[in-house]
Amino acid sequence: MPMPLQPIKPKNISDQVFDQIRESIFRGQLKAGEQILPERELSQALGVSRTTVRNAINKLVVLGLLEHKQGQGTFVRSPDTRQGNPLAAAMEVQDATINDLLEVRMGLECNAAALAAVRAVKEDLAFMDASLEEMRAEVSSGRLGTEADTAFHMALAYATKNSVHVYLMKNFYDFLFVGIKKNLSHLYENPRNIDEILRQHGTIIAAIKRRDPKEATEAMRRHIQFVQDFFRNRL
Amino acid sequence: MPMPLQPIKPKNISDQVFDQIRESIFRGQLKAGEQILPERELSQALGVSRTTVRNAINKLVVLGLLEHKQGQGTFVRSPDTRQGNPLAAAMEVQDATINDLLEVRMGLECNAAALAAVRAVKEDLAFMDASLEEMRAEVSSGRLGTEADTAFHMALAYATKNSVHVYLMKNFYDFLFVGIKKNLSHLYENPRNIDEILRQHGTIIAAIKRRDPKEATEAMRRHIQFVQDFFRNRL
DNA sequence: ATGTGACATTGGTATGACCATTAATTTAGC
DNA sequence: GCTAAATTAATGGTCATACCAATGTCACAT
Repeated sequence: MPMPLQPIKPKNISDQVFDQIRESIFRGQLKAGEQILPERELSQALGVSRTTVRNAINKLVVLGLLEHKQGQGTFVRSPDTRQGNPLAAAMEVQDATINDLLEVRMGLECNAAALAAVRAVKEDLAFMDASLEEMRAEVSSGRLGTEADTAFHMALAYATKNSVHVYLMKNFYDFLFVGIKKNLSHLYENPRNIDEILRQHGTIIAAIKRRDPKEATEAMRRHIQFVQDFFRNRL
Repeated sequence: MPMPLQPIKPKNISDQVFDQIRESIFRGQLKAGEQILPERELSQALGVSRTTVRNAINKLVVLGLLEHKQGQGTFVRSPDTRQGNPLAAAMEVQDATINDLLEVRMGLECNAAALAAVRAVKEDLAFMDASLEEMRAEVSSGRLGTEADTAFHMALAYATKNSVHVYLMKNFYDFLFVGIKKNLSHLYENPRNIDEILRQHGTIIAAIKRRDPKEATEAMRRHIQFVQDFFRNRL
């Protein structure tokens, strides 16, 4: 009789550290340009050797998420200086347009909003609220709110509690958002657009807090539709 | 007079090792599938520490040129497996369930169905019809219809005319049907399930032919819901 | 023949030390 | 006082060694 053996997930320690740091970046806890903890402190804080931490960091450096500066520290690369994402490369070949990306996001994120409305715990909601607040702050201080923007959408992804969805969003983060960024600046040129987007994010969060999947989906649909319309009128 | 100083970039030792190995690969001295020297031997041969060699190798692994296999060695990845599935890699380790996959498909494919209803040309419709017919044939000949099944969903993807969606689905199905084919066989065990699925595929195609995005979406939703319910009742 | 288990090989992790580079701080020189 | 050189502290880069973990091999017992 086949004893129902439990799996155990092996996974390298390095990769676990890798995931954790990457997640901090995606969640916006580590902002672009910011310096991360020194390797020695990180290793102590995580309870692993410096060797392991270095492996994880090196991986992130190769992927273009971090940047090493000997004698200074390790820093989070700002998205616009990122290059050489293997996925992004694959995209170029296929002449993907912004609208293509938005269409896919329409499917992925509307669905995600519904899932989040059912499963989000208060921690997830806190992350979403924080991203919203941060975006307001960034905007009122004159900067663009693109990073807080992505932080919001990533927070939503985590709230789905669906590892496949999170995985997808993590890996497509770069060209789902960054690819848009340069064009996004046009969207942010008009203060009215920013206000509208902030309002839309708020509406989505509200629906999720009310545990209303249908309205959450619809709010997300309107949000993405708004962005789509903007680009459509521009071209 | 500003002497045109020559750069001389001492460069990291790791990077020097990195360059050397990479060059060997490009020159063909290290052929695809071949095993490279063990780290310990390499470090001795190059006169550097194993740490440094590991850094270089890790970089090449991240870039997809090499592949680590603990207990065996490090191997040169063949070019055709190189740009391979970003999804499948980290998926194995993750605790992704079938339901996670289906939830994401719910978002992606319902959306795709709507797009296809608007954009599918008669060629796309022909492909879908063909997959349906092929699946019928396979089933009635006793074999499983998994390949024709994927063919249907991929035909739908192509019909969206969205290169991003196609790219996602390609990788998605690569992974999907490697990992859970055996579970799928349970679904196909019962002839009634097969008939139902054939019927559902037909309904989706019909809605697309009628250029009815709303009904196409709904038909797809019911289809995936059906599969979800099946697995839910099974566990 | 078969399969069980010790063994050798190889990548993964842990320590601890020291080197190299950079920025901040202090000190020497004028 | 001010500038420039020297010192120092912080941080990433490298080294050496030991041991852990996974994998395949092969002799040995059954």
